[in-house]
Amino acid sequence: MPKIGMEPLRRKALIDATISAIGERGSLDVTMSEIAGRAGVSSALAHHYFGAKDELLLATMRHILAELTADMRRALRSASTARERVSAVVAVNFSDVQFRPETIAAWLAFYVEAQKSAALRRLLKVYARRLHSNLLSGLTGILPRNEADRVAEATAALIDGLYIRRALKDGVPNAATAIALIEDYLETKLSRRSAQ
Amino acid sequence: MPKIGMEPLRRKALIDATISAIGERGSLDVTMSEIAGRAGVSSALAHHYFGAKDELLLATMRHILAELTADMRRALRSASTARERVSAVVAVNFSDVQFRPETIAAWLAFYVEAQKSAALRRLLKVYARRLHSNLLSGLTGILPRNEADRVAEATAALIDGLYIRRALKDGVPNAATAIALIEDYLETKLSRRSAQ
DNA sequence: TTTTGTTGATTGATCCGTCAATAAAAAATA
DNA sequence: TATTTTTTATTGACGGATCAATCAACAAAA
Repeated sequence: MPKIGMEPLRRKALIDATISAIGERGSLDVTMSEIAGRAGVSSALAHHYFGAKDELLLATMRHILAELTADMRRALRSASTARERVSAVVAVNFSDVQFRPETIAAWLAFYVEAQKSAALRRLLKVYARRLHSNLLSGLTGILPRNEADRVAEATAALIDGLYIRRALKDGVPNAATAIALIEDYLETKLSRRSAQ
Repeated sequence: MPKIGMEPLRRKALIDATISAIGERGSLDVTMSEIAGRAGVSSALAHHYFGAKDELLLATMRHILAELTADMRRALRSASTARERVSAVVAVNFSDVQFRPETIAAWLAFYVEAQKSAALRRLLKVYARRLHSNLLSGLTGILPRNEADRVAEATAALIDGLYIRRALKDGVPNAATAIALIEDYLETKLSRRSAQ
């Protein structure tokens, strides 16, 4: 019984279903039928709206990225000092919305898939660059440029590393501990400089 | 034309072929025929020696892990002080043998697969624990126990994070830079404590 | 003649993507 | 207003491709 204006609702439902399916299976090896089933529609409809599976996956990654970007913008707006900006960027990556098992699993899976898909790789590179420049925007106010660059690189690596370890359910158990770890690193790096 | 004693040679060749195939494709989505072809045999032979595909993949991960463990032992043997032991553990992870594109891709792919395969997950957890205790064996000589634990956790996260970023071919470009980044972190962490 | 090495051919399952068909809403036309 | 037509929503069924795993068969060494 077709009601008009279904398209945006179905697209959203299918993308949500994709994330939860990936999260449960822990990889992109989910079938279109599985995803469609979770969204309460047939696989034919998923193809109708997204064309190929690749595009559904791409749209899903775009959605995750867009949410992260929005959260990041919000967090940066409410940070007044350079130091606060750095902490805000870190905190967003471990917020309740971002640091969920499904989202983490999706990130990891997409990282792997990016090695095959050029489109996905481009998306992830854009995110990486944005993360770096966001971190830098805070750090350059405190450290000399080339050292700020290093610290930004290390912080980004720490974030990714803590995501991976969380996916393995080994090592750092929760977001608070993860944040504390990175903040500890930043504190030693920044307080040291400011003390000299 | 069968010659005796082929089994160990074929096993080795198949495992090597698996690593190079995974490295090239960037994921575990490689067919048995592809792997067998690279090893110069038929896919039927691969099944003959390894049974199922899962077991070939598992054997491959075991092989990578065994090599890393051997390298680690060697490096630790030639380190005399606690501080040197820490650096040795870090260095091994970025040695020419370990920090190759194929090996990195394989690691990443296996991390993802571990979410599906319990056997693989067990393997990776063993590795994670060993890495942690190796780092700790050096750090406990310098830092109080609970802080040593934290630093070990952060170092492990940095290693994983730098692997991921290398896989994306973005960020840190080479092993030397990666090592410098981690050593810089360790130096600030350790020199600070020893100065107090 | 038994063991070891090896493969081509085949089977069975999975899964993506397409298509024809159906149904209801909306728009156009009479 | 009544009708036809078009657009939007939706699915079951199916074709075709891929691939893991098996098996029968063959060859050479022991």
